Amino acid sequence: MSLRDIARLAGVSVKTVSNVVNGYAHVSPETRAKVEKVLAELDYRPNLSARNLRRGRTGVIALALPELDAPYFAELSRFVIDAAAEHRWLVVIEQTDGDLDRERRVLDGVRDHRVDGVILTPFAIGAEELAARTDDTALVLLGERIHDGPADHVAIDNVRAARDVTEHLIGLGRTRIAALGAQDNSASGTAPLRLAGYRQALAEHGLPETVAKVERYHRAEGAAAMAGLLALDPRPDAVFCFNDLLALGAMRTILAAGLRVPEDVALAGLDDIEDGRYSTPTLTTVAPDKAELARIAVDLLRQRIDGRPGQPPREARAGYRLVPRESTLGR
Amino acid sequence: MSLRDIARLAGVSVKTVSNVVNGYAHVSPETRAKVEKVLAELDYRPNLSARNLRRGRTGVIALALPELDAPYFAELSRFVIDAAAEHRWLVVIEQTDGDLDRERRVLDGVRDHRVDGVILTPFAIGAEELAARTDDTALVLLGERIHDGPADHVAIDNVRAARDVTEHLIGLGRTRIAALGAQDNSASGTAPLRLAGYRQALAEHGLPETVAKVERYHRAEGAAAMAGLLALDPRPDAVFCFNDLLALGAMRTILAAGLRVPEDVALAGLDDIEDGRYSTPTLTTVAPDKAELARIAVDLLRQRIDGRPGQPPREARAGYRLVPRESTLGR
DNA sequence: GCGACTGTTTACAACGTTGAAACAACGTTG
DNA sequence: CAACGTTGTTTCAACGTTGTAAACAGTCGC
Repeated sequence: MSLRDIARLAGVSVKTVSNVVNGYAHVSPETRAKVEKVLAELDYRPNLSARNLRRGRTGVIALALPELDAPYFAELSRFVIDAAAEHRWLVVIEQTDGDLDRERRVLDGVRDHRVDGVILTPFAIGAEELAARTDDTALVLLGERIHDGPADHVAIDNVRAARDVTEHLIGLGRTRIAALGAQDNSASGTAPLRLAGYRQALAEHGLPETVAKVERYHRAEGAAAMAGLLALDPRPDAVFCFNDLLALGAMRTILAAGLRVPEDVALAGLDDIEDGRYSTPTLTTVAPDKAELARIAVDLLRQRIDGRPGQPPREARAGYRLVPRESTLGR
Repeated sequence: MSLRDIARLAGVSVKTVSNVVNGYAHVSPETRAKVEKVLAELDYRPNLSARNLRRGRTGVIALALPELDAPYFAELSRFVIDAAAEHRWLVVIEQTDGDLDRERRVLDGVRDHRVDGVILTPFAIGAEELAARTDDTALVLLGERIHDGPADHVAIDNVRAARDVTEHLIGLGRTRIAALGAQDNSASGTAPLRLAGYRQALAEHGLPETVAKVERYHRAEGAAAMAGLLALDPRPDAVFCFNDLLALGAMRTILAAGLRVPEDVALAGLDDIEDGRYSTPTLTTVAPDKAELARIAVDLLRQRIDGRPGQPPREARAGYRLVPRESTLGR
């Protein structure tokens, strides 16, 4: 069931069948009908391996992220897959676990001609290394800012989002507002950006900072870091967690300590994962427009792949919304 | 940077280079060294499109599931990707949304020679249709039982797992135990199996049944269905939810109604998603061995792809554990 | 000194597709 | 009516790889 088989049965050349399959204009109606009949009868499907070899494209892109089972990434992946499907691309998912070697290997995948391009959420890999790449991999960075990027990049405005959340907490009348989620192990810049936004807001209102660090953005670390914050005297009356998972872990610690959210400690996160809509209390958060992030990322990648090499990198921004819920209800 | 280039520079034939690249035994040490030097210098990477065309394999498998952003599926995907990586397979993820047409299209993908095989978590597609497939797609069904399966299948023992949970609830002294999660729209059989296990346990102890139906296994539906159960008189004193998401939705409803978990209503789920470990209270559940499920699925698929066609379908079982947590603590 | 064997290397064809170019048949134009 | 353009179709080569078979050199046994 290759073009040859169809051609033989329809009594035309292989190339004519190819022309019909590809919708080439100059094929006579009779020939087209004849060929299409045979195509339908045999339920012909082009061999995409062969087509790819000939065209130099695979029709597959890679989406590389630290961990698929973090809800934020799972939700984002869904949108990326949907956006890619509109360009008839398949998406292979690669998990890096935030590991430098695995991030490097993903970038190498392109050279194997297995994928046409990569959407990467970097964690460990640094700007210098990305800038030093010699190959002309089509690459889009998603969600984590690497400043003065060596590649196309799309994210929300993390500084402003963090400032908005912090101001929301200040607006509740809280004065001892902690930040939970600073990092010093990541080469990528999300945590510093969110920290900067938090600091801006506090500085504007003359309030003191309290910063808790974590290694990874998981519930367990949020829970542990929160225990540390509760041990402070005086303890914080509000906490801005740098993502929702941290916030949900923190919430667990607060409630288990017999304190109330938001009465004793108001709590806000960032990501708008579904869990936060069903926790008790529900979680105030910042909702990045994930569909837009995905659409822009795929679109930048498409332009990279189709366009001429050597174009300068582009920065794009997706929108976000502050979503107040029960965890920061006013008294 | 194709084999030809290497061959020219090393002064040998293309096939000899190919032999070196593929580790063919009968190559003289000197030739091998010479070729490998050039390979390293040019950082040669085989063109996998060409190799695939020649070998008739793509090295890519598809994992098709209803929704990637349901935590259970996200967690499972991670294990499938890891297991596939051990066979040097890439995994493309396809989302079916439980939609019949999309499930069909996934099965078609194999015929495009884009993937070597498919791991499918079916929702809408029925046993008859799968049995009626004409192509010899390598296919493994994961997690949802289609009885007398027309394809390889791996899952946990859903009936026993459901019975274990129900007996755990009975063991707490509860007598009005409801099931939440029956379905009548799904062609696949998980819900009926879990319902059967629930009924077995109740029947053995002579307790009455209460069954709440849902369409999809989401928090929102769990929350809504739980509201219905709370309106009953007398209301249930324990609920077995057919998955953790339903249970978390239900928990939200119970707590919002001013009732306590587990004192007023004990609650158990199934899946062991991470959220349940951090909810307040933490959620009792059944933990399927997801790594084992994934490993078996990938292994069955590998045997399908490598083996002769026409082998009879195989059934495999993965293990599970009951994980009691706060939501079913004894009084 | 001859055939058989082993080890090493090569030429060739093929996987299925498509771009470039060639070609035939036809109508239009000067 | 010759030159030209258009339409429809075909031939050819190539994408980069690998299986098959064959060529070649050297060694062994008799």
